[in-house]
This record gives sequence, C-alpha cells and structure tokens, in this order.
Amino acid sequence: MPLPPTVFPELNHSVFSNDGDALQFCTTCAFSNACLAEGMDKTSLMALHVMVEHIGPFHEGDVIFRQGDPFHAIAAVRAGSVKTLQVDRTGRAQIQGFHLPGEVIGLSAVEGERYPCSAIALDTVMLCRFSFPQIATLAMRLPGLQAQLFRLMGRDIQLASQLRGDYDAAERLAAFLVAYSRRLQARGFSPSRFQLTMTRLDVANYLRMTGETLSRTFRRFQQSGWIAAAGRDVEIVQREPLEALALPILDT
Amino acid sequence: MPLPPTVFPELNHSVFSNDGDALQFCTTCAFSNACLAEGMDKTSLMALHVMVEHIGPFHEGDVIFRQGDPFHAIAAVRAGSVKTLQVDRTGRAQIQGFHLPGEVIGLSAVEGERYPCSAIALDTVMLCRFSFPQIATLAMRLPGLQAQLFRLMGRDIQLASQLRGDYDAAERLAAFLVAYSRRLQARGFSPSRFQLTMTRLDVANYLRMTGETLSRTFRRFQQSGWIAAAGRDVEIVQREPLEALALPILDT
DNA sequence: CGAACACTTGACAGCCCTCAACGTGAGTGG
DNA sequence: CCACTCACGTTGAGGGCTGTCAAGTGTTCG
Repeated sequence: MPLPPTVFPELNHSVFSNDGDALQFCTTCAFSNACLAEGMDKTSLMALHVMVEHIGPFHEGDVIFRQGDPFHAIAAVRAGSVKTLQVDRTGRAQIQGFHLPGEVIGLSAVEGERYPCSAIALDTVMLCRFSFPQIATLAMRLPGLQAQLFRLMGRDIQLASQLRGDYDAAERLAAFLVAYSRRLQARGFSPSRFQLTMTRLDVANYLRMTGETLSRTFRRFQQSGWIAAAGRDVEIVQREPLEALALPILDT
Repeated sequence: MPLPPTVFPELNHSVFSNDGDALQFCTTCAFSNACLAEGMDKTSLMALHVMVEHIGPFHEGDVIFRQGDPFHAIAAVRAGSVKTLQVDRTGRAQIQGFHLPGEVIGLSAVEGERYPCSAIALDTVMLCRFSFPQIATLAMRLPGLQAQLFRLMGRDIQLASQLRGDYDAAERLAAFLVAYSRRLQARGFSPSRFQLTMTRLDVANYLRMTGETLSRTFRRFQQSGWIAAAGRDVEIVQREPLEALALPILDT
C-alpha cells in the first residue's frame, strides 16, 4: 500500500508571530533546552528563531517527509506525536521510533542526501523545521548549538542500539511502556496514566513482534496487576516489576 | 567475568614521525577521506594531524576503552579490527559492532559523559585518537570536518537501525557476510575470500542469535553452495543468493 | 598430556509466528 | 436509523524457528 502524497502545508507564522510566544514555546524544545543551559545569549537564540519555520498543522496520517525525499531539514516536534518508519525492498515496514514534543526527527538522514525513512503524523502535529545546512552553518558560530546537535545524534545512536538486543516480548514491551512514561513525565504529564497515540500494530512493529504477541503480553501484564489498559488508555499500576523487566534494556 | 584492566599504551609517535607517512596512512581514514574530498587545504589537514594521537599497538583482548569510562575521545581504526560491546545490568552482553580500518569508534558516547560500551581489540590494533572537545572545536573552523562528523554519526544511527528489524537468522547472517565483504572490498581486499577476526560466538551475539543457530545457518549456506567456510576462513562462492537474502536489511 | 576454548551436531522444548475466528467501534451510504 | 464495510484489537489452535541442553571433535597452549 503506497503512502498518501506528502503534505506540504503552508507556512503558518501567524499563530506564532509574537516573539514572546516563540521564546516561550521553545523552552520545551530539544534545541533551546541545551542552548539555554549553555548560557546562549539572546542574540544567539534570536539567530535560531529567525531560521525556524513553524509548519503545520499536520493531521493523523499526513506524511511529513517521505523515505527517499531529498534531505534538506530536520525538525523538532512542537505538538503532537510522529512515527518514523522505514520500508525495505521487500515491502516490510519497520517503525524506527515515536517522537514526542521537544524531540527531533530527521537526524538519521544526515548521512546521506535522502531521508532513509518516512515521518508520519500520529495526531495533530506542529513542527519547528530547521534547514540542516543553515543550522550546521549557525553551529559553526555557536559551540552550544554544535554540541547539542552532536548530543542529539549520539542519543539517537544509543536509542537505535537499545532495541537491537536479544530480549523477549515482555522485556521489550515493559521497556516501551516505562520509556514512554518517563518521556511523558519529563514533559509534565502524568507518568502513570496516559494515552498512546499509535495503534497496537504500530507498537508491535516497533517492538519487533506481531500484534497477537503484543496483545497477549499486554494481557499478561494486566493479569499480573501491573497495568490497566483499555484500548489506547494505559495506567501503570505497579511500576516496580515493569522497571525491573525493562532495566536491562533501558538502564545500561 | 570482569573485563581485564584497560590498557593505556604509551604514545607511539616514533613509527609515524615522518610527515609523509602520516599523510599517506591517513588517506584511508574516515576523517581525511572527507576532508580531502572537501578540498581541505594543507594547513587544515595539518591542524588535524597535529591533534591526532597515534596509539597502539593493542593486542587481542586488550580493552581500548571501557563501558563507564569518562568520555574524552573518539578514535579511527588505523590497523586491525575492534569490537564494541555493551553489558546490561543483568550481565547480558550485546556486541554493537565490528570496526575495520578507517572506521570510527566512540561516537555513541558523544551524548553522555561516559562510554556506553567497551571497545576491545580483536587482533593487533593501531588507532588514531582524537580528543572530542578538540576535534569539535576544530570543526567550528572547518566546515568539511563538521560535516564529516555529522555524516559519521548519521551513518551510525542507520547502522544501528538496520539490525533492529524483524529478520530471520539466515537474512541476518547473509547481511553480515555481504556487508563485511563490501567493507573489505572498499579497503582493497578480496570481497570473495577473507578471514573473520572475531569468534563465531561474537558474530552470533552481534546477530542476536546463539552460537548453535549461527553454526547451523552457516552449514545451510555451505550445503547450498553459497559459501565455503573452514573455521574463520570464508569464501563467498555464489554472491547472488546472499545478496538477495541481505537485500531487505542492507539496501534500504 | 590435560585443560580450556572454539565450534559442531543432535534431541528436545519453548517462545512466538501464522492462521483463523470473533468482537468492537467508527465511518459510510442506503 | 440501520446495514455495511473496514480497521483495530482479542483470543485460540497449531506449527516452525530458534533457544536450551548435552555430547563430541578439533585446536591451542601451558
């Protein structure tokens, strides 16, 4: 099944035309997190803000960039959630990751001249897009920005390595739930009650298992009293056993 | 079983004291490959050469850096081969990769302040070590160097993603053999006859399977007439079926 | 020569995939 | 409003790939 055509939304500056707003929403962003921490001065931050393109909204199923498209830009998720997936020559799809607000997509494309995977909106998504040549050039002047780009890519290497290991279905699912919970908590949401934005099949694919196995593993977690799940609503009831299962994958 | 103590070999400049030699051997290196391609001038190359530490030799089993060690430097393999492996909290080890001359190790550590994995020599290894703070600073002045660092990290993201997929033992082994063959060919060695520097168990671990499964898969490849293997000596007899099996993993 | 290690081979079991059936809910059109 | 479709999700039965356990061979090395 071919993907629907890439959506090229019009630039939407109007929502963010106010500088105060721009500075405010960017405090949760992967870039300014580090930039501010590094003590980046106001003019430097301005240089970043000037080159940002606020794009969106994308809607569920919209293609943000397509595998094989020429690589020009990376993007930070401003709102909503995104999945990235790679389709191989035999048509098998592999979801590379799910991306929450403040996280950056497109970094794996830095090596080549084309995106190696597609990015698809899981719900209503707003993005901050950065031309990669531009941000790389800016990074030549701003050590904090360069360091942050290196850190983000280093983190992606480690993330990709985590799920390469030889762990069983329960360990992989526990790691997914715990990691998801932590990421939500870091963004100020409840770590114990949340709603998944992706389908069960997406989660299963990401965790390298079938939907059936995922469903059964979910059921076992519920029967153990570790979680309560209804559809995409998940509540973590007992965190410890999940953390214990996920420990080898998450806490290296 | 704890790893043996880290080896801190004395700096070995004497072997490479001649500038002509230095420039020569670095033409195969991951850094100068790009630097030269980018038309980097002589003085820029000199800046790189000045900050290189030629270290080694390491011998089989020597620890080059240890998981948990403070991260200071990345290194390009000059000669020999290296494995990187991560041990989780439950003691399970996962080999992250095998690294041949010209390839760079340590990039996954860029995110944190400690190496997330250990690097161990598989045979006699010579390295070019670069202080990461120094090379990052130098990259602020040399766009080609910065671009190359980004490319190297982007490549590592994609490499780590490849083996995350849901492929069976035969596909993973075929991908390993084909990729190894290609890397040797790129370095001027025979792509059809070569000698593996790592044990069968290392390969099995890297490919997320047991030694027994690896052994059986090897045997099936031999019975099919695709390869001839005696110990660590491997000959690729029929490349096509192996390439076909590896296609979904390698050629995205 | 004995020990340790690498590797192979076989028997068996278990995890997970495949196939199938079923239930639910959302969207659609009659 | 209701039947219909379709995607999503669950559950069960059966089988296959691969892990586990065990034994054996060959090689290296002290």
